[in-house]
Amino acid sequence: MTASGARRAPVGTRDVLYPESSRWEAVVAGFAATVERAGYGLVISPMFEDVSVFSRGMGEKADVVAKEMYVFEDRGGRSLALRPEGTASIVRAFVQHRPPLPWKAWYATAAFRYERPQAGRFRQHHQLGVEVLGSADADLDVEVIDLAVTFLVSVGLDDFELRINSMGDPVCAPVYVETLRKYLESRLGELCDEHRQRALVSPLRVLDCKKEACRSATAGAPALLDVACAECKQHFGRVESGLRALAIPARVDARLVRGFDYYTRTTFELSSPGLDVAQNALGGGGRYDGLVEVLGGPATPGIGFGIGLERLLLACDAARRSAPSPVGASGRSAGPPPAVFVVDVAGGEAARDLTHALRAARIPSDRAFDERSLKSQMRMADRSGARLALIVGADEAAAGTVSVRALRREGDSAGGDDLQRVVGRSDVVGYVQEVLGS
RNA sequence: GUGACCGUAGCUCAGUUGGUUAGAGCGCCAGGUUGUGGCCCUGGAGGUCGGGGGUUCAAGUCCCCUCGGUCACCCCA
Repeated sequence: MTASGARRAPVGTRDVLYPESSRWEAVVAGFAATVERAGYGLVISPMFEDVSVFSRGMGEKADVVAKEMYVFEDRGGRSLALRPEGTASIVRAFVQHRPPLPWKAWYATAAFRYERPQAGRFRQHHQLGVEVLGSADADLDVEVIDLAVTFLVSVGLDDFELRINSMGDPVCAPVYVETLRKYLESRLGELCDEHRQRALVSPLRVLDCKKEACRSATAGAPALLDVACAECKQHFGRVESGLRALAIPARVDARLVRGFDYYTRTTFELSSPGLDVAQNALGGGGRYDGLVEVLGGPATPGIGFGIGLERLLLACDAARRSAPSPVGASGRSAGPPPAVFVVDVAGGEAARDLTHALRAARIPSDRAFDERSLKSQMRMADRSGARLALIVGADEAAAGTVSVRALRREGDSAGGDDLQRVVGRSDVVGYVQEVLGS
């Protein structure tokens, strides 16, 4: 609660502590399962790159590049940047290693952008994504979108909206931009204050302006698909029919304009209408057939998507599905509940040896430290969520035995005499295995 | 970068028109039961009232600045 800097995480960042962190693990594991089933391999690339990887890839004038990157100079004078998104790094890795095509990669990484934080937006956020390099097939677009959708469904989120659009290619995109510019030129007066200035510089941006003025002014604006070249139209048509064949509901949205320069042809965005905050885009992606060349590689088509982990979790909460639920709900301690808690009031040696032996036998176990009282240790055993307490007092220590006590969980009856029994030290691990197994 | 609202124990909050040593619940620790957890009872620890400056006999309460939080714009995940 104190505001001084050194005591808290930097602005826009957060710590994810235990029960919550287990949800993250579960979501990442679910993502890995979904995409690995489709042949995607995990790629771990550096968290920072030469700035040019991002500035050239995403476009110098993209807001993210122009004013949101964490740029720094290292001790050797190199100009580096913390990654603001996932795609450019993966493409750079592709250019460097030139793996066999098609190259299917997935990643789970932090991304950094210097922005004012708000609901669902952080300076460090986390993305799960895939990239495929080496195929221009529209069926691949369908596969990639299918994976994103399948993943959302797998975490229990079925209340989302998929919007798709095409950005055209180097042939028809410029034609479209010019067409749109002319359309806007005749309606400058109708636009919002901000876009009245910039409409002619970046016409596309006007399309996704939220202000009513811009929205009505562009309601009848030409769509890229109206003026797209035959190849792009055909490509888009195949993506649409592919999605339809897989029963993936998608809405064609001519206003969908994604922020990075590298997109060509198919773009898509997944949003959560149920998320009652301004930032409800869960993820998005698209094709980037020119990016590899921009980053110094051979002409190679590519496509991918990224999904924001924080927003995904927010959406799950909003949908009242705790989706991947915290694993340790039963315990109240700082970590995952053990199966066994060793209570030792005879010096601690038994606790030391027993936890070691139990863990060697793959039985999760914990203990108290600092020679706490019996009462205190029993309370810790109870709160840990363990099913059994192994009690070693003076008597047991002298006799070479352990008292194994069943910790009654909620819903148990008053309990009888079979709650506790004495077992020889050398038989304890086997006995515990037996009890836990039944 | 812009704007609005908000900062009192680990957490959720109370704190009357500015007025003695700042409170509660939960959590934590200990004891009640000198070998037994949960429930209950009792006690305890824990607060630079975000920080700095100002007004005042007196500031957690009022004013300014600053830092932080939250939400929104911009843009995006």
